[in-house]
Amino acid sequence: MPYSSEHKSQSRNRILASAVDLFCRYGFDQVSIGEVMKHAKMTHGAFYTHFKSKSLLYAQAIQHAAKHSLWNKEKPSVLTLTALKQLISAYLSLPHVTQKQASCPLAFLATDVAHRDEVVRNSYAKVFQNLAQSIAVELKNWGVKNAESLSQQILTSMIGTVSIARSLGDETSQQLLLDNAKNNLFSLLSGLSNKPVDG
Amino acid sequence: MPYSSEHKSQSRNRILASAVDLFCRYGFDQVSIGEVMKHAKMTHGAFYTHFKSKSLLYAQAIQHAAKHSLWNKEKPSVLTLTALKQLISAYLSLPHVTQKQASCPLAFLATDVAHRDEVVRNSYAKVFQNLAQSIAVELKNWGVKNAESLSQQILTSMIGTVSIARSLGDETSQQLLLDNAKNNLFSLLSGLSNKPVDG
DNA sequence: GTCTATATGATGATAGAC
DNA sequence: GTCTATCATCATATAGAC
Repeated sequence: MPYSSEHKSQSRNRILASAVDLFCRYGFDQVSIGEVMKHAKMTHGAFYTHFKSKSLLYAQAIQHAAKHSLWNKEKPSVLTLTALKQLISAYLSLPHVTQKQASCPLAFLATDVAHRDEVVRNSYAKVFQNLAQSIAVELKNWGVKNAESLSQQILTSMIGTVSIARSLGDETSQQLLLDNAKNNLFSLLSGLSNKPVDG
Repeated sequence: MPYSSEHKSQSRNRILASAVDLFCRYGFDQVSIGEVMKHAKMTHGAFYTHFKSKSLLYAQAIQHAAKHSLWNKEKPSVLTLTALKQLISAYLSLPHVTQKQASCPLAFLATDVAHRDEVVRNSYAKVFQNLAQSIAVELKNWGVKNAESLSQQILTSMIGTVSIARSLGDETSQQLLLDNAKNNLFSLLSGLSNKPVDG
């Protein structure tokens, strides 16, 4: 066999990483399959041995991005308040918004996904719900009562803020929006150590 | 003159309304100029006497949507807490998310705008900042100290929630997300009547 | 101002050589 | 499995008749 299945798997991962990067940066419609493949050091025609369509690539790319996200890679086994605050700070930062670091597909593709087929939307929803559930589990460990609700609130605030910040353009407005959201989240979280929530 | 300038203005408004509707529903890239014109009861070729390019139509459409938004049309001259809560309820509702009522471009085009040229991004930013400022003015009238900050928090929460809800697909998840955000905003606002903010 | 017709280019996807 | 070459389609934008 001239090509090992490991080789195929590596090519596939290169395509997925390329797709995540380009889709987040320029949007799904504005990135062609040819560009994705070029960025992955392959040619246009080779694409279709790995994915049946561009839309299915999108669905897989969202999963790939989630798997390799900061949350899944740097989260300690038990999440402390300090660690969560660090994650929030990194997320609500100018380098994240301006793509100097890995992009979160939940924020960068939020409204884009709404226009795609059900497979893509389900992929997005799965990532969102898994993450919300992961955070809720940690919050429960801290004794938070309405953990699912609070987890959703934290996530929507983070994702919404980054989404909007990207569309504002100038970095001064972006920084103001990010700092404001960070302060609000931090004071929300500080309340947890002082008093029981949902009490 | 066979066509009055009023007629031209009406045609232009039909095109803008059509563009807002279709862009919010399907996304900028997935809507062609031909479709926009067809929806406005005109032909493709007539487009270019009204707008120089599709991108400039986008920038104008965002302004048009803001001008005809629920906020600009139904906001009473002096905003009461009750009226604000009603606006939030309408915004964070399933009919809004599923496009049974007029769509807010800030939420529906949030990540889409980030990939466009500076003219489009400036148009979006202008609408966001104007709205944030309008709300801040009302909050100041209520005696809120950190009015700008709170206004931004309310807006990002609303826009972020609707953006994400649209990508989740199933209406049960959407309703949960919307209700949760509404409750959080309402308790945030309830705090205003009991105690001074930023004190 | 609006129409029909068209120039020009890019895209998603396929066919077949290696 | 990856390549080159190609098909079929659809996009933006323009030209010219009415």
